[in-house]
This record gives sequence, structure tokens and C-alpha cells, in this order.
Amino acid sequence: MSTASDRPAASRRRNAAETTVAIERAAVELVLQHGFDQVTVDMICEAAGVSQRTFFNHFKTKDAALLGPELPTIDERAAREFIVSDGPLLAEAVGLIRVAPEHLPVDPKLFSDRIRAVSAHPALLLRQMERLGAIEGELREIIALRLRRRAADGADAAGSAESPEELEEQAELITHMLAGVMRYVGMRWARLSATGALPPGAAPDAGLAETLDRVIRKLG
Amino acid sequence: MSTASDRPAASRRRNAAETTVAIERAAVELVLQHGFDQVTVDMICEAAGVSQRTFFNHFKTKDAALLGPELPTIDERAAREFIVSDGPLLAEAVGLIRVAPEHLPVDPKLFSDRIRAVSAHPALLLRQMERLGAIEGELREIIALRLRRRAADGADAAGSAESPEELEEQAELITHMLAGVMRYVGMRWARLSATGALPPGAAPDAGLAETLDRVIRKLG
DNA sequence: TCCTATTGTGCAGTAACTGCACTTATGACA
DNA sequence: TGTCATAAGTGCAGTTACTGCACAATAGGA
Repeated sequence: MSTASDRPAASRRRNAAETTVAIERAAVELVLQHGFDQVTVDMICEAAGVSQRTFFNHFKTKDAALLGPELPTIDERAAREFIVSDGPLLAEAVGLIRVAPEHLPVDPKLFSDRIRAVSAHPALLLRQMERLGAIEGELREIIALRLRRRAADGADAAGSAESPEELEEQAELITHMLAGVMRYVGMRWARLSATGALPPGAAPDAGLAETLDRVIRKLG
Repeated sequence: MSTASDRPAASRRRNAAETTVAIERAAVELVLQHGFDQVTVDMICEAAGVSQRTFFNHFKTKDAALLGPELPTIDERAAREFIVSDGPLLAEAVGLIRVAPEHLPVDPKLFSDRIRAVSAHPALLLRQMERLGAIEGELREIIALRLRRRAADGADAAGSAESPEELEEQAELITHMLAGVMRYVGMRWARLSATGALPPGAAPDAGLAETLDRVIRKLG
């Protein structure tokens, strides 16, 4: 297993992107059929017509082949608006987070299949959510900027002047809470997608601002 | 390696708890010395005077040997008070979560060493925090109970009668936010412990209520 | 003293992943 | 058209975490 010497003699060799997609497709399809734990890397390799070594040249881990290369990013323009806004903090912060399509011509079938495969397996879904750990630092800084700005503007009439260190702490706490909110959004989206209660292209955070608003009023 | 045939001929065989602790101690010590990734299970086994098979009889994974058996639990009495309270929701919810010492006579040195070892490695710390996924369901229900009770009491004078489903959703969102808060608490605690800015036995959530209060006022 | 549950071991196997040396197709350029 | 550097892929051998199964040794009560 895992050697690809026996392949349709024709058309060896494709460019890197093609191979990557072929592996992703094989992975997603197999996982949809058998479940994540029942699928081995070797099975994916055979289905994709690729050696195991090649698999690991394209993906760091088995997970990665399933989750795809898309990583969360921050919308720079939105970030600038966010910093000077006085609107609802968490809801606006969620709006900052975008999924950056690394290689844009995304295959829509692969995309939706992947969602089905990933959302079926809670552990995978969680790992997907953990990916935004990559931008947590950035988020924290942007939130800190907003807090500092509001403090400088004296927007908090209470006048309880807070030290920069306190604002840093608050920014960190808010960032972690935001991570929680994102996890909620992701899970809810997966749940609704699975039951078909949601159109395929629907925004993952529809109605979120409203819910957040009500919840926050109950936290005090 | 990983066979324990060559052991101080005397005193084979101890009771399970002893062996477990021996393995934990070896694991923590080695990780403190060399870092998590540099330590193999075989190394731990040799240091603990135990075969690899025995290691995996006592711990499901390498992580588990480091993190120890303590799992988060909910304080039942506190939960009942929580449901009928009108105080700050998140702060009080944090108070529900206790670490249940499975085998009580905890070795204090092992305990503090473990904290140093785990908090040095962010990924481990994260995995530790993930453990409260085990009680997330329970938390969500308790929070839902509180929300329902307040709704029934008409405590939200606004009179915007919310459906049970809406309350469920809100409870879920709050649970995820709470998970974020807990992660913050854990990380902060680890950070302060590491720099020695905190007495060894200090409560992990000192000053949290205050910070939470200020932060929540800024979320609106 | 014998018997049995507890504790521990050896061994063989699977699966994810890595480093290294090597081949082969591709496309650019003389 | 030939040649040549490079991108893409492969084979192989090794490491590490983890599992199932059958078996060995011992503690501790009957």
C-alpha cells in the first residue's frame, strides 16, 4: 500500500495545486462514506493516486487534508472601522473575521462536501475552530486599540480612569470571549447546515447580533 | 527500550495508585527538564521503572500522564444557588466549576511541578482547558434553567417574551462565552504562576468578577 | 497452603509522520 | 531541436504513539 507505482500509465504528473485538490477530494469523500476514524492516510493516497510521501508533502497532517487550506484572516478595512466604532463590540468583532480562500477557484462541491464531512465529526469541527488561534494576537491588539481609543475619548462617562495594563487585560478577556462566540457561531452553522435548515451559501452569523445583544443584557 | 525486565530486583509490584503517581512524577520531571516534544513515552517508562504496556494501562495518552486525572466538576450546591441568583451571571458561573481531585491525597510537589510543566507549553495548557468540554452540557442546562426562571419571574421588565427555543440558544451562546472566560482564567493563572507573581495556593479567579463587570459594560 | 483477583509484561501489529536520497516529467532557453 | 535546471513525485527505512492478546508473577484473603 501507499506506493503509487500502479497507476493509469497515462498522465502522470500534474501541477501542485491539482494534486492538492485531488487529495482533498479523496479525503472528504472517504470520510463522508466511512467516518474520520475509519479512514487511513493510505486509503486516501490510493484513492487520490498518490504515494503516502506525496500526501505528506502536500499536507502537514491528516486533519489538514480534510479541513483544507483556508485560514481565518482579518479584514483590514473593517478593522479600521471597528476601532473607531461605538457599536456593539462583540458583534462587530465577529464581522472582522473572514475566511481567506488561499487558492480562489474553489470547487463548490468540494466545499460543501467538506462542510458536511467536518461538521459530522465534532472533534474535527473543534479543530477547525481552533484555527483562529492563529489570529488571536492580532484580534487582541485591535480590540485593545478600540478600548484605548474609547478611554481617551472619555466615552466611559463614569470617569473611572483605567490603566493601560487594565485595558490590556480587558482586551485579552474579550478576545477569549470572542473565541467562544466564534465557536458558537461555527457549531450553530454546522448544526443548521446539517439539518438543511439553512441555504448553502447563507451567512454563518445571521441573527447573531440580535442574540448577542439580548444575551449581553443578561450578563450584568 | 520500554521493557522493564532490568529493574532493581527488589520490590516489584506496587498498588495501582502508586504506579500511577510514579509515572506522573517521571513524566512531569522529564518534561520540565527537556520540554514536552523531546520526551518520549519510553523515556517516561524507564524513569518510572515500568514497561510501555503498563504506561498505557494507566493512561490513555501521553498527554494524560502529564495533565493528571483531575477533571472539572460542577459544585451541586453552588449550582442550585446559581439558578435562583440575580447576581453577575458569568462571574457566578465561573464559581460553579471546581476541579475534582480524583484521588485526594495529592502530592503538593507533583501538583506545583505539573502546573509549571503544563503552563510552559501552550498547546498542553489548551488541551487542559478543553477538558471542560466534558461538563459543557451540564453547564448549558444549568444556565438555561436560570434563564427560564428569570423569564418566568418577569425579571426582564422589558417584557419581550422570549420563546423557550430562544432561551436555549442564549444558554448555548453563554456557555461558549463562559468557556472563553475559563480559558482566560486558566491562561492568566498560568502566566502569573510562572512569573511567581502569585502565591502557590492562590485562587485562580481573584479579581475576575471586577474585570468581568467592567468588560461587560463595554460590550453593549 | 492454595486460590484468585490485581498488577504487570512481551510481543506483534497499526497508523501517523519524517528525513534522505533518488527519479522523472516540464518548460524555458540556447 | 537538444539540453538542462527545477518542480513534482517516489521509495525506503526509521521513529513515535497506541492497541489487542495471551501470559507471568505476586499479594492477600480463605
